[in-house]
Amino acid sequence: MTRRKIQIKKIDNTTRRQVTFSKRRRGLFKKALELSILCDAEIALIVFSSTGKLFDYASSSVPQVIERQNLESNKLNKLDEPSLELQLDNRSSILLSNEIVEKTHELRKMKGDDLQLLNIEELQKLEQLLQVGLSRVSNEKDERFREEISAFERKGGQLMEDNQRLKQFSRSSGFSRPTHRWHFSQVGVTFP
Amino acid sequence: MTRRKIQIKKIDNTTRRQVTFSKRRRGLFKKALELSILCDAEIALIVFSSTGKLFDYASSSVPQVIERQNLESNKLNKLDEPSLELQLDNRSSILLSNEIVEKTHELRKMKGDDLQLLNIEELQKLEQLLQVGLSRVSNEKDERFREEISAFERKGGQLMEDNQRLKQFSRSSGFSRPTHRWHFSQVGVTFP
DNA sequence: AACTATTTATAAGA
DNA sequence: TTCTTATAAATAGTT
Repeated sequence: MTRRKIQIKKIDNTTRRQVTFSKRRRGLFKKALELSILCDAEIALIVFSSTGKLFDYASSSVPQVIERQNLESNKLNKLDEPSLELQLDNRSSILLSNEIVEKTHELRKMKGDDLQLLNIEELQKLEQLLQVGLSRVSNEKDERFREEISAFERKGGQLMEDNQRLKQFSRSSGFSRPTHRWHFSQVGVTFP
Repeated sequence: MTRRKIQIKKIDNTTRRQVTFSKRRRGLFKKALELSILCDAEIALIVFSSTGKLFDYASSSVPQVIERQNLESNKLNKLDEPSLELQLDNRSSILLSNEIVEKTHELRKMKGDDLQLLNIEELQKLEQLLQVGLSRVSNEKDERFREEISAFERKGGQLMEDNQRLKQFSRSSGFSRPTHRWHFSQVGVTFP
């Protein structure tokens, strides 16, 4: 949309993603406001950032628009009618616990549990996800460590305590090894 | 906003208002979709036209986003004391949603996001967790693949179709490479 | 936060 | 409604 056209897919870089989120969120809310005024529409807009922060806008009030939307949906579901309140409570608990179950399962898979439930294609997907995650974490760790090293070197290395501490740290973190192959020697991977 | 700049106020002419509504509604929904994808945000958008027609969009599901928004609001309004029952419901919902927030964050870390929030020791822990998970997944995948191979060999390999299929699969899965080092060539890891 | 080169969105017209 | 197009607005990359 500007300097360069971008593909619509998740922005990997966290900083860039947050900046874009700020800019586009403002744009989206402005457009919602304009539409509601120009066309006399009733609008509710709820946005959660990837870090969980909530932003919302409604031309009247969020609950009011939601209630109207509920009524509209219920017209289609001409089924039962337990007390509306209970219905909402139940639904919310069910939604929440479903989400927890889902996320728990995803976490277990990433930690290598419950793999028997996956087929071979899903295993490959999961493997790639873990490879990407691992490389990001390793890169971040290495970067942090380099920062510590250079901060140390700027100090001149005059303190033996620091010196020893850093040496120990260097050993335990695996930094300064030539490649990432090292990671696997730690966890006892052997190829069949 | 084009041929001529317009003032943001209700469009009086009905036809013009409806045309503008159609155009801008599409634009708004497109922007919402783009934001949710680019920035991994959870979004719900509900629009009623002035004629009462409903349009909505949600990155997950409308009730799910609304529920999350409700919880967020409830957290802030620590005020009034509605019926004990509702209070309990809210409390349990808050517990549930806290669990979701926690698990969401853990998942994001494992995928290599939000790493700036971690210190170096936490990064090392996370790296080890990922190494273990990855080795388990890789082993499981390899084991499954060996099973497919031997099933194939028992059949005698008389079908060319199967043969070709397995060869392709072998290439795409990375099986038969000598070590796990290979994984990293895929994700572009370079050691500093 | 501000800038700006481009891409998008869109008002009016057909 | 749909398309075209001149122009306004939004925004990605940069500083």
